[in-house]
Amino acid sequence: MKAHLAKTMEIPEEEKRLENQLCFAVYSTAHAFTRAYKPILDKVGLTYPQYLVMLALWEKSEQPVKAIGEQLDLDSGTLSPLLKRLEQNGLIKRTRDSRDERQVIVSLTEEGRAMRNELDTIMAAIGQAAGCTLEEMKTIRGLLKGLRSNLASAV
Amino acid sequence: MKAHLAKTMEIPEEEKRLENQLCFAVYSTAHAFTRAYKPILDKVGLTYPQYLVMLALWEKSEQPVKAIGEQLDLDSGTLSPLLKRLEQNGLIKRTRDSRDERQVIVSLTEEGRAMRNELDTIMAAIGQAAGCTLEEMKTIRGLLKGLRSNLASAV
DNA sequence: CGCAATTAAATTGTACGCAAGTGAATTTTG
DNA sequence: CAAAATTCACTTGCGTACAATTTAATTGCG
Repeated sequence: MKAHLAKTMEIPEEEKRLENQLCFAVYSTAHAFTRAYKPILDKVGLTYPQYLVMLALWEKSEQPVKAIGEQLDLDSGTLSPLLKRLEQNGLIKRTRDSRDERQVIVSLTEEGRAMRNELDTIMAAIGQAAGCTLEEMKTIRGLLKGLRSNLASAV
Repeated sequence: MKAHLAKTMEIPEEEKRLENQLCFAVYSTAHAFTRAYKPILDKVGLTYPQYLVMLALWEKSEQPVKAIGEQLDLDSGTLSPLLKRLEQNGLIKRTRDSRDERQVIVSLTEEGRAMRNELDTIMAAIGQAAGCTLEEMKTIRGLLKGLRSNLASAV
């Protein structure tokens, strides 16, 4: 009922402005995060998406490409070249699963595992940059998770 | 004082998980938005970043590249090729400013102006997909704006 | 069992993002 | 006023994103 009303209701001009779009708030904040991470991650030689892959691997050090893709919501078209770069940099290795030769198992090298020692420093730095309380973080995270799941199920 | 404490405090393992990162919530929601927009924007032949540029131009139909960049927080390295594509598609035109030949003024063509008629449909569709109330939208938008400004000033 | 459908990863092509560098125009400064 | 510094847009090169296709392996079904 409410949805139907909303659908046929006039959208106020003010809501149509770029700055007032929720999508743009998310889009531009994502870029702001990437830029804030850049100087921090440069020191360890990672890009931001590569850092996300490392986070996944630090949780579980051996995973097929598909599992990583599901956690990051990225397909092999994005991950294949990214993982190739991580491998060239000596942080991971890739081996075909002998049980199922279609799958490639990604695993941490010693160097990749060791890099986790930098995690506290990275998180502290980005926490400073974000400059909001743990409570605020949790609030935003929760709201975004709901939003993301709505958007995903709509497609 | 509180900041100092936070800096030296142990970070709980749970907070180090990919799924619990605020940055990842923002990152993955941004992708979810792009995917939700895709089928809608395909119908009018725009990509999502191109749509953002059109939003800026529907507010003010003649702007230098730099002004667009400031609103979207994008540099000319990103905008130049994007604007070239919008021009090829007949939605905008580009002319050197005669007062300052360094500047390129971007302006809407009739076709570009006319496309604004689709805006209500687009916004209604994405509103449905986001599936949250206007109140929720405003809340998230506000929180993200604060976060974005923190991140930007930290760099 | 045997072939069709499915699955996993990689590849190709297009479009961002962004750093770094180029070249032309304008401002600032000595 | 002229040289130096700055500004603006463009270009180049690298790294994502993602659709669509390809190849190889596995599963399912008749």
